Amino acid sequence: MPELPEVETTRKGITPKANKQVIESFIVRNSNLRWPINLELQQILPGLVIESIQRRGKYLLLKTELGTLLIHLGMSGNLRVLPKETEVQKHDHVDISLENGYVIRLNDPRRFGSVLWHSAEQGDVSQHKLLSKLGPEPLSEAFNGNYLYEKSRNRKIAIKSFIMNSHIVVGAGNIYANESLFMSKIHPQTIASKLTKKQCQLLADNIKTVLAAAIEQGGTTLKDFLSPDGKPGYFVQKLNVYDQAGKPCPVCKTEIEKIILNQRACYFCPKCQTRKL
DNA sequence: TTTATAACCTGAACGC
DNA sequence: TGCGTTCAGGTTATAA
Repeated sequence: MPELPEVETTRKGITPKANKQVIESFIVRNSNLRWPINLELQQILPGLVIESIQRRGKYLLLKTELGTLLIHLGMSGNLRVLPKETEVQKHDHVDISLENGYVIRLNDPRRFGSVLWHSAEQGDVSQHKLLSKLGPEPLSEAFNGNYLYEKSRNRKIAIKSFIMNSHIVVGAGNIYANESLFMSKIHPQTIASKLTKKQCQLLADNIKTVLAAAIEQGGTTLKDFLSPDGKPGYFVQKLNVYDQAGKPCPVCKTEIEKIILNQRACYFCPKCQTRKL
């Protein structure tokens, strides 16, 4: 479910009711996520103030005086702010209950998500093992055509796999990787090092464009994504190739093809996106 | 060091 | 109706 725009939508959604609020309790119903949840948090968190709610890549960072809670939504996670008395549903694994009467509730059927703790004693959260090696934010100035060009030299993997690698750039999940390559007229199987500087420039610009547009519209609705206020995202109407196999390309009417590339579905127009090996 | 593959897990959709 | 198969938005650990 969540790619970067969905995580950003979640961050914006929970901020009004959760930021600067005091944590009353931390309830774990199922600690068995991607990594086990540290149950000591049930003693550590109560009484602490959520000082800020930030995002790094697809991680949500809830900062407190004693440390930062890192929350990743994985493939199927959903974080919502609900009145405390709201009935618990299946797969509601974690509650961060607040003194203001609301609860931040994590629901994650597949449990690929994670809730991790980085204590203040361990230094800045950016030094956390899972954050320290992340590439730049796609919407920052640090991510641009020159960066992409330099990074891709001598890399022999498919460009789609390359841009989906969070150590290169964060936030280009499967939907947006497919869409940005289509917009750039680059075949997803093109060897990364074969891209010209101009193509890298175009691709970087389009990754920014597609992510910014998706954030603007509240994320993509696929199956079950809802923002924390329960509204769906509306970006799905703008998808050109993702999940469009067999349908005509919006530009040239050629049938959109689907292949599997590194275990992930990959959609492209064989005419607009010419292959370069 | 780089790239490919397996793994984590549930549920929906589909074919028989 | 029910059973088996396939696939899904992500990311890491491990193997090659």
